[in-house]
Amino acid sequence: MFENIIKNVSRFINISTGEEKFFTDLLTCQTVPKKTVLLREGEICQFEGYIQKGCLRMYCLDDKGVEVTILFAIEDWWISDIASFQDQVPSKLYIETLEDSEIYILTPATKEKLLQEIPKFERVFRMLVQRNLSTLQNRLVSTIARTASDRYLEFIRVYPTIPQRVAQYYIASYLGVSKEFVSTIRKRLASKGK
Amino acid sequence: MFENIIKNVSRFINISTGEEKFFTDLLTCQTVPKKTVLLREGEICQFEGYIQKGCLRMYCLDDKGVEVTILFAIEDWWISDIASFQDQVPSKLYIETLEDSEIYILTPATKEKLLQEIPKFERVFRMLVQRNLSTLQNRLVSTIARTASDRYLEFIRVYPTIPQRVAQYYIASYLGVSKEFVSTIRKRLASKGK
DNA sequence: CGCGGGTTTGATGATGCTCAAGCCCGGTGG
DNA sequence: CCACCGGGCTTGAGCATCATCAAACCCGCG
Repeated sequence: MFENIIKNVSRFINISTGEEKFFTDLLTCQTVPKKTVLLREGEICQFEGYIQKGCLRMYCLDDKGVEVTILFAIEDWWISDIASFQDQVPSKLYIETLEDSEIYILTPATKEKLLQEIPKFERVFRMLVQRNLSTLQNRLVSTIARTASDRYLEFIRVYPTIPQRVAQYYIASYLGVSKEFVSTIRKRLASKGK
Repeated sequence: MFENIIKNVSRFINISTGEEKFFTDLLTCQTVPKKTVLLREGEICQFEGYIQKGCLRMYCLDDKGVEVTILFAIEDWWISDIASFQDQVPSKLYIETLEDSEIYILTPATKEKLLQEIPKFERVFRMLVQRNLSTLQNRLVSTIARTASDRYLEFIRVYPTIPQRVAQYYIASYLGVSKEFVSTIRKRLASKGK
């Protein structure tokens, strides 16, 4: 049941069998149907979730109310609005499932307990945030410096399974282009040899 | 001498006078002239620095070798390539001074000592990374969803002192537009009232 | 006085948006 | 079994934004 998440945190720290149990006992498993909104703007994020199964996305609304997708998250990823979760302040983000999903949840209380009991988990969460930061830095540079077409190719290269799982207009809102333009990009790529 | 940095970390944790001393004893002060490169691509980042005085920027090169500014950092900011610093892997980034600067430096060794001796500093660094992450998220959304003109206005609103301190083409490379276009943006804003 | 880094200006063209229409396809009800 | 419906994808015309290139300009400084 918990092999995946154990393997996930074991990339950063070594944990004993006893610690494993303490950790997994703190988790609550949540089964969430497709198209469920887990967090919306103005709410305070009460979870930090590990995705055992499924697909979610995090997004926000721009000035004109248009959705901008911050990230897609699939199996073996963590998802949360960490700023809202940490400081218990209202979020500016939305998190929703795109498929039926199973998520292991830490709440502020259980995360606190975990860090009290096994302080080396600090390292896990710091690494997760840092990894996030690096990814986001790369994406910013990509967004600034490359054409939409290049970003599309990069996306399907780095996340080859996601285009098969989510609607194309979500990818558009991730790449920062209109859904129509993703369509023309695909057409051009298809004609130009593949 | 160390009032500023003490005040900075005190936003996140309370520290005793003894802890203050332990902390500041670990810092080495570095005086760096303008236009000095502190980190370049391929090197391993050996510092996490608090800026006591001066102005720096972090940037990387895109596919075509064009500079993309990731951030400007002035008094009371921290700067490092945290991914390279943490994992001791080669950096993809550059960090350079734009003015004569004074920086308080933690090395991997002294940071390690600090966290061993006063574990609550874990919190400080986690908060710094998280704050970075939120800022970067906002900027990504801005870059995707707003026009260059809006981003320029946002920039001078959020960082009013920076345009006075750095050349305009650095700001262009931060906003993700050509230096010429920043010029036309300014002209338009100047004519349209304001 | 001339030099050099930084900024401005203008012409031309690519990139990507908006709007409007049509298409494809799976699901649902008659 | 078929007709219809609706969500998602495609297509195309016209337009805004922004890049590129080349030239001129500004100003502090040796």
